[in-house]
Amino acid sequence: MAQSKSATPGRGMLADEIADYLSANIRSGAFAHGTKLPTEHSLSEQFGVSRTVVREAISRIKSDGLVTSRQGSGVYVAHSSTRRSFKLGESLVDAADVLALFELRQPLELASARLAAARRTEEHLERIRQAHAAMEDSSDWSEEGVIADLAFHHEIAMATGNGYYADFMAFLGGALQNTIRAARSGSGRPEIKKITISEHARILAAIEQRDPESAAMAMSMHLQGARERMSDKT
Amino acid sequence: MAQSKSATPGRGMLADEIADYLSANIRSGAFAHGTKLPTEHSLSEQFGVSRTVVREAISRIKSDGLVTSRQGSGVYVAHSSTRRSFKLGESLVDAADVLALFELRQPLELASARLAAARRTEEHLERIRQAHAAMEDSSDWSEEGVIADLAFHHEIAMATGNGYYADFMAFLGGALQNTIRAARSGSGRPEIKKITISEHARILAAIEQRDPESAAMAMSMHLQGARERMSDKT
DNA sequence: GGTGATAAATTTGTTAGACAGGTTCGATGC
DNA sequence: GCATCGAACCTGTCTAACAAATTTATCACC
Repeated sequence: MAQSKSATPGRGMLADEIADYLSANIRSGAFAHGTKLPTEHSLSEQFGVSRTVVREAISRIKSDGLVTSRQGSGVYVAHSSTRRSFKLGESLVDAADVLALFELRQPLELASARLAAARRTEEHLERIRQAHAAMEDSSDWSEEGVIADLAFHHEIAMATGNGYYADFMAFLGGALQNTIRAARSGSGRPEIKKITISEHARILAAIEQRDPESAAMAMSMHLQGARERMSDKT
Repeated sequence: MAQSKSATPGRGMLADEIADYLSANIRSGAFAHGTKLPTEHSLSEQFGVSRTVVREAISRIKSDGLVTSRQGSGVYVAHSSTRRSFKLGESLVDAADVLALFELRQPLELASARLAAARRTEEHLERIRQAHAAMEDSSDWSEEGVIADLAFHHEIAMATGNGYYADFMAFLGGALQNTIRAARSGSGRPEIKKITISEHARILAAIEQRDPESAAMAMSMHLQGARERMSDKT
């Protein structure tokens, strides 16, 4: 970034790059917890940027819990137990990356279905039904269909009554949204929609019947089917 | 924050508060995706702060993927699929909160053990063994013991060969660290260390034997035991 | 009235300087 | 050695200016 006095290509923002640099060094252990970062002034000299840019970068990693600052003293690397942010890269890199994220999501989707079957209220159930109906009604399988599909999963996570499931599953769904969309836009086969909807219907039925194990099983089969259908594309 | 020209009590930093305000409004849907935030200038007037503080706040939510900015145009609320950050609160609020996070962690720990048993290398196994030995050697059950315990779980997640497991499980472990420490400092019973270590040994043995189902079962029993031991304290 | 080019206004990105508030360190006195 | 004070240092905030990019308004021409 010392090469240019304005926004550089790539990530674009100087503050972005400095935050990434600092974050990567902290996460890699290059700065042990408790150690003091270089001062804003020396960082601005090191990177050849203004103090404002350094402050914006530090503000970012501060909000992630990676560092704490003490006015008059300095900025210190925080202990890993204070980290409050789990971050994904800007986009999923390749097919292996997608599968790895699916692999993380899978046990959570099963548990989500299980808990939803155990705990859902009539209200939760109505919302799951509506999400299911929206999926049936979706005219564009790659756009509305993807959103409706993720909404179905999200309503199930909401029915767990555990806010962490609701939030984290929504987060994972968002991260996978474009991947799922791309996979579907390449698959013109109309029976895929039908299969997916019938798989969802099985999950919904198990949740209606308050049967956790059936819900988890139906979800497991759905995800396996979805993975296979997606693999057929790669 | 218009009440004071310096850092305010509570969260302390003006940029913190504005970032939280904006973030909360975006997450709640008050600003639909694609909509343009007020300009930096008008936000600085609205909150009675300098443009620098507003920029620091926006820099934060930008790095979370909540907004994107276009020079000369404005700052726009991003689509939820671009979010790249999953955040926890600064600390776990109460026992119910802790249980909810344990509930999220549980299926992941089981899957982690399963995958580790299936995929571990000799190197992974050696590191798991070392983490296990460190736990046996720990003289302070509430300090070193907690760190060694979490390290054991972390090495298992590393043995999945899936970076998302390694990262997210470390993140969850970090978030629970202080809670586990507090729970242990109140329990002076020496047999708890012994039980925990023997539960870990069962997990380790299953991973050694490349037996995914035994590993998951041993992990399940360990987590249930840990939850009960922790509930005895509350 | 419509279109295209240009200028002006607007907005984000960055730099620089100043001041406020808090911390650390060194010097001094007891 | 300990307590106090002042200076130096460092983060938090504010202000002003300029650079770069975008949007809007104006003008000339058809």
